[in-house]
Amino acid sequence: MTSTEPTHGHRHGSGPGDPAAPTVRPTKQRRAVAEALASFEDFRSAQDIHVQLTQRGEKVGLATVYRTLQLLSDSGEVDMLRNEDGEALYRRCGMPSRHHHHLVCRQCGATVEVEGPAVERWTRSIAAEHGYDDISHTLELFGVCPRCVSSR
Amino acid sequence: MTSTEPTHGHRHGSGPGDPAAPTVRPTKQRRAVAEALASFEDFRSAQDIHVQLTQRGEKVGLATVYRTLQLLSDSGEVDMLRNEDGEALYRRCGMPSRHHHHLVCRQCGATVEVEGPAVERWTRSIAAEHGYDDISHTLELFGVCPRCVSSR
DNA sequence: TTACTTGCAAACGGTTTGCATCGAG
DNA sequence: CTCGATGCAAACCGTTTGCAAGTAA
Repeated sequence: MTSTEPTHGHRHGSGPGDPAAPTVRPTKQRRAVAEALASFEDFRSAQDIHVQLTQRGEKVGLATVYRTLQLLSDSGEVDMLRNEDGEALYRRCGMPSRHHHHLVCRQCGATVEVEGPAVERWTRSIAAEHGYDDISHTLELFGVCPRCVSSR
Repeated sequence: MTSTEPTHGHRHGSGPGDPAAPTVRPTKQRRAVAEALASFEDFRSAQDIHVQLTQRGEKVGLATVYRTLQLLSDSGEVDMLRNEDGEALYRRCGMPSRHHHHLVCRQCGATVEVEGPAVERWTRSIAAEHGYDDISHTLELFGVCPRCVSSR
């Protein structure tokens, strides 16, 4: 799978039964990134998170933030999507084990996780109809949330 | 609209009745880019197109290719989508006037344009349900096309 | 001590821009 | 003649990487 939707990779850091898996160490900076992530309700860029961390007084290198986000994203603990400019945005995942999509506010980023069984079915049938195999898909909704609508 | 789906902008270059619209000139290089685009069946990056142009002996600057693609994309004559790495990919649009999505082969790029009225409806209802306004969405399907499936 | 981690700065790769020159109308 | 278009090189910007120093286990 060439991953074209928010990350739900579901590999785990390292099962004890995993032969050649590097040990993932819970360091101070990884905890810091996770906390910063937890403090946000919406999708943020790696750089945003780095700024947040810096303001809190946590000294974490930007590269480490990138590396950690990648890690969390791969493990399915955070969702990643790309905005229209192609930048990666991250957000703690509300339903890590379930396939889902997002309804994101264009103005403030407020996000709702949504599921659409019908869409998933449609996806599969379209693919089958054209003989395509091994299907994955991107699906994100963008709009203006109630709060932002009322304040304009 | 913050555009989150293949471009269907439908502005026109410049209506004669348009007051402050710059004249869009049909130059040699713009024609060249359009032709290169026409020669492809699938989504290609700006750089790919530039290479193609160069190989054909057309001397067009990379910047011009980018500028032209942006132009064509804005006018709805070409579709643009981003691959998982966030790079922009372009393809001549088969149904410029209709809202649609794509089923793209991960291996060879072969693309089918598809419509999904049900999905569009679902999108709107989900948005309404959560009070979101002014909705747009991204939806692309990726898989392996019949030809590539059989040759592996 | 042995890996894995981090920070920093340099490298990257796609895309955009400033500016002098070119060319379509 | 004018104003948009082009080419080139430099600037941008998000992201990745090499490497020496730091730190869990």
